[in-house]
Amino acid sequence: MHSPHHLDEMLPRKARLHLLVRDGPVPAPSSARKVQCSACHLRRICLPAGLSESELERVDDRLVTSLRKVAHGQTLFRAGDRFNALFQIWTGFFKTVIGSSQGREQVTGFQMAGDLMGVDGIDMGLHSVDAIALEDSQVCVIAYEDIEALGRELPPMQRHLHRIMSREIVNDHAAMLRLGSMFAEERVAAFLLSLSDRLRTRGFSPSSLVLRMRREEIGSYLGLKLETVSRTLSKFQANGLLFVCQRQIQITDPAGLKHVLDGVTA
Amino acid sequence: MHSPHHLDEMLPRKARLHLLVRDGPVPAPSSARKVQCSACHLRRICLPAGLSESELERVDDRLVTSLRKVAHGQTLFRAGDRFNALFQIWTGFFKTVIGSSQGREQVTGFQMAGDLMGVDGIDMGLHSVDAIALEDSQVCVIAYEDIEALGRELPPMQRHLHRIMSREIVNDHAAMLRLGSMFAEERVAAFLLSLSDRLRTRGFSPSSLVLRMRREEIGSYLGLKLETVSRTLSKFQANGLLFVCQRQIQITDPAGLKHVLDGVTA
DNA sequence: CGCGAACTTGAGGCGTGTCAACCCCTGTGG
DNA sequence: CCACAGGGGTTGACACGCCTCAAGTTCGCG
Repeated sequence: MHSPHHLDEMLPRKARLHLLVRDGPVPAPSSARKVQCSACHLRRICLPAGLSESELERVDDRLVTSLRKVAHGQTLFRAGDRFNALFQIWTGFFKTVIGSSQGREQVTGFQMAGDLMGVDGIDMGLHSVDAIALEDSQVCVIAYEDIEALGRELPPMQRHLHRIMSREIVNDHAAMLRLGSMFAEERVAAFLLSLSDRLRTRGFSPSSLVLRMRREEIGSYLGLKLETVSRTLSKFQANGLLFVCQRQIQITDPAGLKHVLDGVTA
Repeated sequence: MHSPHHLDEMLPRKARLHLLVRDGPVPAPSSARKVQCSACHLRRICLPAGLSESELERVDDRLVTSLRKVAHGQTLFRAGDRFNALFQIWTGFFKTVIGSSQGREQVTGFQMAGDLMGVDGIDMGLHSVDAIALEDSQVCVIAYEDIEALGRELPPMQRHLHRIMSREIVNDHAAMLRLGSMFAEERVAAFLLSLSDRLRTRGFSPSSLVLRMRREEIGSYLGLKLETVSRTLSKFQANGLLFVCQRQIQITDPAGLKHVLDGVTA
């Protein structure tokens, strides 16, 4: 039924921990005391295209004031915390969670390098979700006032922030479609394809994914129980769509995964 | 079990069609050829607080270029349409729908007077949802370039737009919590309370609501089938929480409705 | 080496979907 | 003025997808 090629790639696991590590040397913003967005490997994601030299200088001067490390399992901010800065992920991986006070939890999203976190706090001046690091991470701290001011001075920056927030809204609508109108298999397929897409955008392999989150967190995000997520992944493997080895997933038949979604997307 | 007071208010139905109509005369922006945001009854919702006289003039001069009527059942824009303007509802009621191409539909939100629509299109330059009028409506058309320019000139306007988009993100997260972590009764209760809240914010009665959407549309928004929505409303009525009369709902026990949510919210 | 967390897999139960009948209200045309 | 058609809503019986509960496995870590 399924073709076992690439199966060798799945073992041994420890040897593949570097799968998602960048392949070139990384300019270290912390080394120079002042953060240099213009030299950052993520500038194509974090900054709008087509900024002039002088504009880039202004960004370097005023945008990122500091770098903050967040250890695996620690929170960057909690629901209810006072809002005054946005956070752009430099390295690492986060989840955002709502309603964690005591009852049920709902994961509202997973964020990776280049993603912006914290815009949920702009409206009320208070954060509305917990942001929790799923691995040791580093984030660029951007004072909200600074990005406001920069947006007024540089129209491309203004447009860029609008686009980021717009994209988050569109993503949330896609999440609502998953949660409201799809079967378990469709939700998991959509989740994997979305993750694969985001990895490709960042220059990583779209077929080799290392999940940074547990089954329970995937389930919360998709409105399923962890057992259902596990069963669904097993079924996909049985159908030859992918190989599962703990948190590493090798997509062998992306077209087949998309086919699971037929009838929903269009 | 339930107390039948206010039952008389439910009949006859035709006599109550004016329930949600404003109680004062409405300044008509279309009468003066130029739209006057500064005189609009919705200015406390559409505009940031604390604008000076001269700033208000600038808003009047440059923000709203035209008014557009959308008949009941017609679309304001469709997914895939080119984006170039935002729409602020002046009168009426809309739903936004994703994935309507042919398969399943997911309602992503309901919008009423004062709500801004169309920000989903900023990112890709294309709208990602259909916006459909649930009753005869009128919307203020705001060219995106104009609101960008105004944001650069007037920091409160810039902040205002950011807050609106942030609020939409927070709302979407609440929707994800409903869809991913709640039982049918909890979803319906949360929906009614949210609607009640938005009506109060606009100065309407929070206990007398006239639903502008069908059961099927409520169900889509909540990830339920119309029969489940209907059954749940009937059960709430049997439990004395509210009275249902077609699309009119009288909330008689808001605390009881909130109690349905206990264990989820906190 | 042994413990615990994360994951997998199976069996059975429950909440919601499915299907269908019926009612109400509205609009239309004879 | 009434007959009729059609859309929206309600309610019931049954089916099914996912949840619940539980046992067993693998992996990581002290």
